[in-house]
Parts: sequence; C-alpha cells; structure tokens
Amino acid sequence: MAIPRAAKTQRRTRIQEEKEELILEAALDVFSQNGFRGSTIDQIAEAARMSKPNLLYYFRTKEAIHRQLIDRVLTTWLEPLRVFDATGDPESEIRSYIRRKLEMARDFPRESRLFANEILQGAPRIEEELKGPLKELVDEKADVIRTWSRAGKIARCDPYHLIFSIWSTTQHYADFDVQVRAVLGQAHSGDGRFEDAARFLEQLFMDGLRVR
Amino acid sequence: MAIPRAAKTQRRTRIQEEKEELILEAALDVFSQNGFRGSTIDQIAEAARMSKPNLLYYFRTKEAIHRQLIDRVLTTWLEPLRVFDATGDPESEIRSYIRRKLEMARDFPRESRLFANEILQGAPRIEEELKGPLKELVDEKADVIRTWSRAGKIARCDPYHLIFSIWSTTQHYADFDVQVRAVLGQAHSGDGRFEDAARFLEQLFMDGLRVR
DNA sequence: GTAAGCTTTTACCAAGCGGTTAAATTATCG
DNA sequence: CGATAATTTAACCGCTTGGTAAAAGCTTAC
Repeated sequence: MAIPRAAKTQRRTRIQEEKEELILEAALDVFSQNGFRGSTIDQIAEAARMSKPNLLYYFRTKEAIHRQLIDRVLTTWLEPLRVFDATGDPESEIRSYIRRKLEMARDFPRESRLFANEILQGAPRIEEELKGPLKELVDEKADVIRTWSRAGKIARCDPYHLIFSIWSTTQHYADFDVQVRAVLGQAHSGDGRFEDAARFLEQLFMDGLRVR
Repeated sequence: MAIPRAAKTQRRTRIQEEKEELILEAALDVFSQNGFRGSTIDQIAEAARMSKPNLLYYFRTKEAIHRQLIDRVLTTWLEPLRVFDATGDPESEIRSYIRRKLEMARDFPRESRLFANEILQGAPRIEEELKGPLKELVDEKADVIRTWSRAGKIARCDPYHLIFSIWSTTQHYADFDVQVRAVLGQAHSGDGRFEDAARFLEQLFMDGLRVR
C-alpha cells in the first residue's frame, strides 16, 4: 500500500494511459459546457464513469486536468495557422486557412468552447501562453500577410485584424452554435450550415481582400 | 417584522429602485466575468457592498438576478439590428450597423460577455428568447438584406451568414478582449484597436459585398 | 409622535465542494 | 504461485455555497 502516486515512477502503465485519456475526454465535455468554475470533479468523474477519488488518483487536482486539456487544445488549435505558408499563393493560402478553421469548428466544437470559456473569463490560467507563443506565431504570420499586402497581392489591410476576423467568424459556428441553430431553425439542423458558411466566408474574404 | 417581501405590494419604493439597480450593476460585473455557475451570491453582494441576506431581500434567488440582467441585455443588444432600415441605402445601413455593433463592444463589453457566457454554456436560460423574438427579428432583417441582394444593390450572399459574420467580428473585440490585447501587445492598449478594427471591418464588408 | 411597513443585520443550516486517508482489491512480473 | 506495486473503494473532512429565520433598526404617512 501507500502509493506515492503513479507519476513518481516515470513509467506509465497501460491503465494509466487509458484512464488519463478517458478522464481528459470526459473533462473536455464538462469543462467546455460549464467553464472551469462551473464544473465539478464529481461531474467529470461521473462522465468518465469512475469514482471521484479514483479520478484524483490520476490527476491531483481539478486544475491539473484543465491545464493539460488547455495545453493540448492550444497546440492543435493553432496548427492551421502554423501551416500558413509565405511562399504559397496568398489567395489560396487564406482560402484554405478559412476552410480549415471552419472544419475545426465543425469537428471539434468542444475544444473551441473550452478555449472560448477560458478567454471569456479573463484567461487567468493561460495569460502567459497568449502573450508568449500565441503572440509570436501571430506576429510571424502577420508579417507574411503584410508582405503580400505591400506586394499588391492582396488588398492593403491590417493583418492582425484580418486574422482576428477569420478567427471570430469561423469559431462563431462552434462557440455560438446554440444561437446559430436557433436563428436558422430546423432548416439547417444538419451540417448544411457549415457549407453555407464556407461559401459565404470565402466570398466575403476573397472579394473583400481583392486588390482594387 | 414578517415581511411578505417588497414585491408583494406592487408599489416600489425609492430605496428598492436604487438598491436593485446597484445589485444588477454589481451582478453584471460578476456574471460577465465568471458565468452563472462560476459566480457566487457572496461575490455579487460584496461588489454591491451589501450583506448577502440583504441582497436576497431584493432578489429571491441568484437566478432571478441573472434572469433580469439577461432580459435587459437582450433588449439593448439587439437595438442596432432593430433600426436597420429597409428603405435606407444598403451600403450605409450595413456600414453603420457594423460601426454601432463595434461601439457596443467597446462601450459595453460586460453585456457582451454576459451574453456570450450564456450562449457558450448552451443558453439553458434563454432558449425561448433565441428561438422566438431573436429569430423573428433576424428573419425580418434577413429578408431586407435578401431584397437588396436580389435587386443588385449588394452582392448575392446568404443574409443569415452575413449577419452572423457581423456579430462575430464585432463582438470578438469584447468577448476575446484579453486575447486581442495579448496579441497586439502594448501597441494598442488604448482604444486604438477599435479604430483599426473599424477601418478593417468596413473595408472587408464594403468590398466583400460590392456587386461585381 | 407614533404606528405601520420597509430595510438591514446576525445567526444559522443543509447540501455541495475540492480534496485526503487508509484499507481493500487487482494487475504484473519473476 | 507469491510478492510487490498499481488501482479502486469507502469513509471522511473542512470550507463554501445558496438560501432562511427572526429580530433589530429605519422610513414614511398620518
């Protein structure tokens, strides 16, 4: 008996691997719907179909679970921006960035909402990541866009606000899903709204950024 | 003693008027930052500088406070859309709608975040309002936009997604303020970012919607 | 002024919270 | 198999939570 917690022995067992994944999956459900303070360990434990103490055997605290989730999401969430290529064709790079972000909103809405919840509540747990890695990545890509803009390949515009507008329009379909559904009604209860959105956004950004 | 609570006597006293306003103001601070479940009555009471039981004398429950706030916000929040005029010039109507929404994001960020929090968490307390009054208003304005679109006054586009994109791009500056600040850095710590955003969004939407 | 009603405070409660302890159970490996 | 380590459970703890009871203090209309 007297277990100094699995983590001590650097080796992770098969069960650890599985259970931690199970917990993170459950926690994503719960945190993305209720935010950090609004979620309870009991809720997560129930969603993961295990007892609270058992869950706390794998993650010391509620914060530890949230922390790991956020770190993971932040990485995958920025992937589309990372592949933004300076040597590519501006129009198609922007077009495919929009498409990719919209696909993520469709396929990973919980991740989007987890992130949105965090930012909305002042990002107390990820301020550093925002001011560090995120800002650096955006600065880098903003430079790329500015170059295109100055070379006359796209319209002159503020690259930061261009990025913000792509983020907001696409993530809207994940974060405000309930509202979007309510407004559109039964008509687009399937994934049709994503196709319509893709068409609209492509048109908006392509025509809005075309050199004139 | 034995107070059947002020509300019973339909008349509202001066003190009731003042204190209820004070509480709602404090609650807006707290709810907009922490969401419903993440906020406590004690927090609100402290922000309103009164004791918890005293606060509960004016509002029976935490939900009652939240309810009233949401109702209020929903009304004022949709005001800019309401004034959207079918007989006006399409370009300037859309332009001024964007400007107004952006001003609201700048001047009433708490209201925006309160609303965002609610939607993000599945809008359990306002589903009816969304499917009723909100949907009706949007349907009506979407019709206006569609008419303009068909008359060749603006580009052909899905009016619903146009409205969504205006909502999301403008509210982004309230709801994701922390992220916007983190990315822009010290450079635009004042209100400069709103002016830049206004310039960018006007260009994006005006050029994006121009008939070609 | 005073009586009635309105407002505030003090003291309290049951339920829910994040987290711990220690013992019981199960998996792993020689 | 048997021992050792990993996992799960039951019982519990102190604190916070939303909300109540009742009495004390204050306003207001007559």
